[in-house]
Amino acid sequence: MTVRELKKRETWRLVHGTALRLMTERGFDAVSVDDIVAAAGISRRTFFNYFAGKESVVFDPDPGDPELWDRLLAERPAGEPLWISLRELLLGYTAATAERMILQRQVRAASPELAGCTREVADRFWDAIRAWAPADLSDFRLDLTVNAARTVLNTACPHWAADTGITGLHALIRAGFDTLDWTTDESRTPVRS
Amino acid sequence: MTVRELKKRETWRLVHGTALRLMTERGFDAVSVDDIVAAAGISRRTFFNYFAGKESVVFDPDPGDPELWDRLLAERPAGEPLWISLRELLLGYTAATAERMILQRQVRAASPELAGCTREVADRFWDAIRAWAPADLSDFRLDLTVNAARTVLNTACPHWAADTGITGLHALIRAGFDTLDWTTDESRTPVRS
DNA sequence: GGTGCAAGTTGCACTGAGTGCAAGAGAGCT
DNA sequence: AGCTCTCTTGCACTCAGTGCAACTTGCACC
Repeated sequence: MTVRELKKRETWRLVHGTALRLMTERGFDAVSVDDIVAAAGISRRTFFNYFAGKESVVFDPDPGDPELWDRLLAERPAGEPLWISLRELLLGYTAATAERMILQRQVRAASPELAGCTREVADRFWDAIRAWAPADLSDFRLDLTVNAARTVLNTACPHWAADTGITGLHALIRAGFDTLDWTTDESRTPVRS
Repeated sequence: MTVRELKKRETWRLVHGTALRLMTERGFDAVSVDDIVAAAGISRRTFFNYFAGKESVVFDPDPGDPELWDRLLAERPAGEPLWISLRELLLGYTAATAERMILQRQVRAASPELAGCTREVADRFWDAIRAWAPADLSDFRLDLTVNAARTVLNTACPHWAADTGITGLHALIRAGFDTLDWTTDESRTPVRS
């Protein structure tokens, strides 16, 4: 790890941390890029070297995340059903980045304007999974399965009570994976009265 | 229908149509709001009276859509499983707005910058469904089921081949609903080799 | 038919996001 | 040291989006 890379990570985390702290205090819209760079002590232009936009500072993965993904993906045993793998990957990732998840949760709580933004976890995580997943599925089936897992997380997050910690999120994720694993059992199929 | 409402619809459709036409030609980013208002013959400020932002001009529902939703929702028989209702609602909605779907498809094709934007169909359609759906489900189960249907559509759209027309999209939607209706049957559960 | 009100339109001025460019500071290599 | 490549920075610019105040027009009531 060269000095440059190290400094880059440091700066990334400094700016990221500063921005999310300000946003939990005032809300996303009420914090301008100028506010962030002033508080972080970097120039406006440098901010945009690190982040493609203001939203990216909230949702981009940590520079160390790709290694984490590789580790999590390597841990999955061969022959495991994809749906189960996806569940375990999500549980593993959210456990390893619990502080980040909670921080993002707080930013959302303080920023109703982010309501429509569904990127709960970095898009690139899903790209990595898609690249790793078995190729014997049709593209459509694969996309659908991965997107269903994504939906479980995206649905779980807004239902995640603040006082339950990361285990509260995990319970919702597990429940979501169980629910979407529909059986033909009538009792599990919601029916309109 | 008062004259004011009529004029408003006319203007909405004029601006909407103009914008989408320009965007299919040049792409989303290459069309500025000034371009749109100049071509449509309204003022810049009026554009923002009709649309909350540039993205809204692509994804907002037609002013006549709420009536359509009401009609589609009223057609669903009591006692029908929610999952089936959702499938039929999606098929009905996309059939009734086929030209719009195809137009949006073209805008996307010309605008790679919209790739991350998952609003294939108006958010308010989903809000209407959520409000209509049975209340005896837990919030989480209901959200999850509705979001799963949404995922089917959002996954189907990018896989939708341009030359197949709206029936091509319908085939994908049906396949998606069938796929997500997982059984415990091993043969339908993707397994990593 | 005129009069008053509410709704819609417009121009103007302003904030803030995001980009292209060119110059400067610093890391890394020989 | 000197050379090079990367990163940072300031500057100037475009464009999205908003608040406000003036103007126009549909509409209702007399």
